[in-house]
Amino acid sequence: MPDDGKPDGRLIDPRPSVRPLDERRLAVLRAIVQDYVGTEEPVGSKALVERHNLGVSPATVRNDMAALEEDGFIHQPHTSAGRIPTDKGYRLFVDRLAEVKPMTAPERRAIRHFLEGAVDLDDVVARTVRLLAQLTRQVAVVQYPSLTRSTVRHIELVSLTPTKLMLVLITNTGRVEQRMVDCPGPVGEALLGDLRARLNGMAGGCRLPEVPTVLEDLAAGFDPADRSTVSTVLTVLFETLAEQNEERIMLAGTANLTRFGHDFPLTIRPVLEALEEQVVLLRLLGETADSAMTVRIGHEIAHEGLNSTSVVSVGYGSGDQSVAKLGVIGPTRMDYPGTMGAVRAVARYVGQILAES
Amino acid sequence: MPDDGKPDGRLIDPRPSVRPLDERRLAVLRAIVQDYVGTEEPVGSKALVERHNLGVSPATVRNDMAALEEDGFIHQPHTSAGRIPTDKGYRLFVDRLAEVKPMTAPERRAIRHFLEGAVDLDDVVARTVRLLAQLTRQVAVVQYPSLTRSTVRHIELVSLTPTKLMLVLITNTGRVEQRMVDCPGPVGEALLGDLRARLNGMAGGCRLPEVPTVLEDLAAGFDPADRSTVSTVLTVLFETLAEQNEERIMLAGTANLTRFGHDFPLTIRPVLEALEEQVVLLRLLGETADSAMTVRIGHEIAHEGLNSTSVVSVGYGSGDQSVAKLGVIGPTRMDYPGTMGAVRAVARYVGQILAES
DNA sequence: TCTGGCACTCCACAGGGCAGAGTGCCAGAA
DNA sequence: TTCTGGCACTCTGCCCTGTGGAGTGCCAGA
Repeated sequence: MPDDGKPDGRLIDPRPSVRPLDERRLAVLRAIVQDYVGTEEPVGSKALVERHNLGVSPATVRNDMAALEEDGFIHQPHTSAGRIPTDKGYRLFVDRLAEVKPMTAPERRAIRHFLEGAVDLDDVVARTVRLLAQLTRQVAVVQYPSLTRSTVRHIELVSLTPTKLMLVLITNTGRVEQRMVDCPGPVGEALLGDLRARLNGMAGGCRLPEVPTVLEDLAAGFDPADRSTVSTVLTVLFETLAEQNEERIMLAGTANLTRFGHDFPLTIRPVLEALEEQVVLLRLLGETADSAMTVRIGHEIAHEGLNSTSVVSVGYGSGDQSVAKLGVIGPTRMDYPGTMGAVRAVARYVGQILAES
Repeated sequence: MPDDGKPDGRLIDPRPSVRPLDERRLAVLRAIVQDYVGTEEPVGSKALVERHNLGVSPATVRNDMAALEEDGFIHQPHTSAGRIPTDKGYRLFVDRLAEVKPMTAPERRAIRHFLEGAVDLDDVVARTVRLLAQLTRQVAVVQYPSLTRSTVRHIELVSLTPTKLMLVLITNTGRVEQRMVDCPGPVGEALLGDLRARLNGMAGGCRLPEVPTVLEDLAAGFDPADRSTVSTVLTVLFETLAEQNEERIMLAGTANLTRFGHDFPLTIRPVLEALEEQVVLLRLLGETADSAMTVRIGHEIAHEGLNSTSVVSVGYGSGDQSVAKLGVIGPTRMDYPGTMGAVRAVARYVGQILAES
């Protein structure tokens, strides 16, 4: 199962950072993050004490702010402006100050209902990505269930012309891959049937990465005359298995990028460019921890164009193991608790749907 | 073959519009469009005579401009600003003043080379859409070859469990569709083989829309006990054919939207939203004429969010007939001749690639 | 029918002044 | 020792104003 977020928001024993970071100072940071995420404007000491009952005066808060700034958690665009959280500030917030916000019961029902309507794998992924984009009002990314962890449900061979076959691979996640096979000579129906039966007999139910090992010696069992055909087919099959590790990804919610910020012409462009690169997205999701929800903030993301964004991602799977990942990309100034809640919930329900089908 | 653009740029016999629209006035309009597309700024009379040798003075041009404005071809953001073409102005430009700009020989080679590297249909489409986005520096859209015009290459039935089949449909364009079939009772291998053979015998080579007609009476030829299974399979097959008319579309180059204009936060959002709706894109391409290149400008586009864009689209196909469409979406202020040239060229080459494979 | 000249309009931009929000620091209270 | 209220200061954002320039429309003359 995906993860369980952070245990608790309030904290008693802050790991020493630079200075002891007492509780109130952390409360101030939390308040700053919350306000800034809400208003998109630098937040000052006075506004802060008005909106949160911190029990102290603005002056005190100012002292805390100065300390937080010195430690690099917040930052001042210019003298006499309010404060803005830095990447490091968000990091602390996510790690120690925020609780994952669970979805409400009606929300859960809606999610489940929406996903249940899907008719096939494509539809599941398409619905998931749209749903996630809508829930978080950000850009959503969903990876197709990976072949690596799937198992063979069926392998089919179809002769198109005497020397041309089509190889179709069906996995337990409902994914179908097809490839043409040019055989060295004509292939009879008998051989085809025999080969089909043996392929399925030996590889059926196997995890895809194990298939080459399992079928290694298959050709040896055939009449010498047929061996070149058999090994041609095997070669193509193995290629398919290998190639398809480059996986597909689906994207939605790019229109939400327009809510990015005021200055966004410059911000949005590299993000859009990054989003068009499957490779970048795959790497992004690939860096997600297998078991837990991963949050990467601003410059923690390797890709340069995404330095002003954060990524919340998590694995999902049909059983107890994750077969693929999904996530959300938004401005560093995002509602982390809410986003994490939505991501976690969606991942769980997709997992369930996949397990049922 | 797609189309051949407009016969000639210069024109002799302008269809009467409101007033006779003499040649010089049209030259002025052409110049305005060209300059505005280049600079993105309203163009004035003085700059116009400096950059194009129109052979007359600014004052004269001003008179022509006044006339063009009265006829609705150009428009003035405010007094004492230069002129901007209106949708109607672009329309006239495209219809009568512009020639499609052919690609240069190296460009053609590059296109062909790039597309030839594709390994399967998905890859062809993916490469095409990226190429088109890059060539035009705009948003590119490519529709997958439609099932409607394709023919059946093979139909495969695979038994997964005693009562569960998988139906796989392979078309001549290389597309593969699969569906699960829940049968009313167990299905023997003999029946399966018989059914498979008859399906392929009767429907093989047929255009997809004709398949239901061709197979209408198939069930009657079977043992009464098997008829319900056969008709279940047929139902699913027909559903697949019908459903798959909702076609897939691929998109690229959204980052180019950032070059839209200065004010674009407001402009870009509805466009991004529209681009995420498959339905909208399908309708957009659907309105493309079958035989010729279609250009729709600004408010000529039904979808409201796209009222400040233009769409250049054309059909492409593996033979003499178009099986799908592709196009480009950009600001009304786009380089029409260049865009049209690129669209036409890419469509031709994809057609060729598809025909060869 | 075209041209040169002229008066006029309006935007874009820079500069100055002002209000407001926010800060840092300090001395005094708890 | 820690918090608080007060105070002087800084800086942005906004409004207002004035100016330069680009562009126009119109008219009289070639």
